[in-house]
Amino acid sequence: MMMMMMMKRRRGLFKKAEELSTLCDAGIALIVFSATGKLFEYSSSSMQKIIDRHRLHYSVENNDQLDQPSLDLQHNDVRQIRGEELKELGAEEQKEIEQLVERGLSSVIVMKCEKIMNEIRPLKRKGAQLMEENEQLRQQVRFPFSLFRHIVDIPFACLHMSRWFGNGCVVLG
Amino acid sequence: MMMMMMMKRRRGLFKKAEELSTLCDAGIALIVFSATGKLFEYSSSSMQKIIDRHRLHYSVENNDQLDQPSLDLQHNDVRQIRGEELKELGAEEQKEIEQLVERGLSSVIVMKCEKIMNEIRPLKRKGAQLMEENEQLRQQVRFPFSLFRHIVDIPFACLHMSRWFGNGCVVLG
DNA sequence: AACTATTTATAAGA
DNA sequence: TTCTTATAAATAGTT
Repeated sequence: MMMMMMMKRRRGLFKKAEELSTLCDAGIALIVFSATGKLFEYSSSSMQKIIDRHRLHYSVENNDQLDQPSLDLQHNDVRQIRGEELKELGAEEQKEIEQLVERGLSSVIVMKCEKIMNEIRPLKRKGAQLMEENEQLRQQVRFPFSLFRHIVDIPFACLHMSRWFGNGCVVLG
Repeated sequence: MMMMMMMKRRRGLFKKAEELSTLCDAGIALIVFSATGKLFEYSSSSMQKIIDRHRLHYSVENNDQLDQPSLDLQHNDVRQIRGEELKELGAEEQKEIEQLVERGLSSVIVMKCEKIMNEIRPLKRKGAQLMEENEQLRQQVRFPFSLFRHIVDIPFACLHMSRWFGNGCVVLG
């Protein structure tokens, strides 16, 4: 009974998907796992193409932290796009971009812009922060006492201390 | 006209998908790209989960290795940012895209990605450099003598010096 | 699978 | 756009 209903509705859904794809020239991917784990799928072109295209839309990451390897992942992402997308998705992407460019913005490129902004802004912020911190540390290091850090000759060091702080400190051989 | 029909049918399709998922406890992923490249999607749980499950299905069949786990992307964040940033970048981006389109569409995405990487990589390198430098400076500051930098009581300071370096240095009242 | 009573979807028009 | 409405399609229940 349940089986029957599932089947009818599933067939209906797939039919609707196909109709939409045909009538409206839409790119469609439909994946259905039944409650029993059986897989049914439909895609207007190739499933992988559509999934890749979908992923392309969302290949945006948050990179608030500098020391996470997210950028490397992205680089791999880029390589993957270059390898696969251009050969297989090429025509479809091309078509999409053509159409979107006509209208104004390519959402694909738009996504890439977001990616740029999302990555570069925190990187720059972090960089500025680090440089400031760095300068402060340098000033601390430049402070006279910090000169002692390499001095092994203690009497020499104390001699210098006495120079800076008066005669409260003297050297004994 | 076409727009209207597309919208109605799309809504119908998504509704049917949702119904099937609810009524039959099915796992469903539905991705629709309109002819103009706009993305619509529905998934009963998480899109990525279902796509992963779909891939798993074929990986198991083909006895393939399960390579890289797919990225967990934050769609909502993307959508939120989208409105803000791109209206500013839009015109410039568009111009650039148009130029790229003239040269050959197939490389638009790759070029875009390469550009991103070219901008981000040096920023990240610089950041790493700064962090390393920073850490070295910190260590210099942490070096025992640096403790003296706030010490006004010179005898006390010299007492400590004698502790660290033996009795070569003593305190005179 | 095929039939049928209902519900639902949807295209066209207001 | 949104709201009707007539028609077509989907589907649950049944055989």
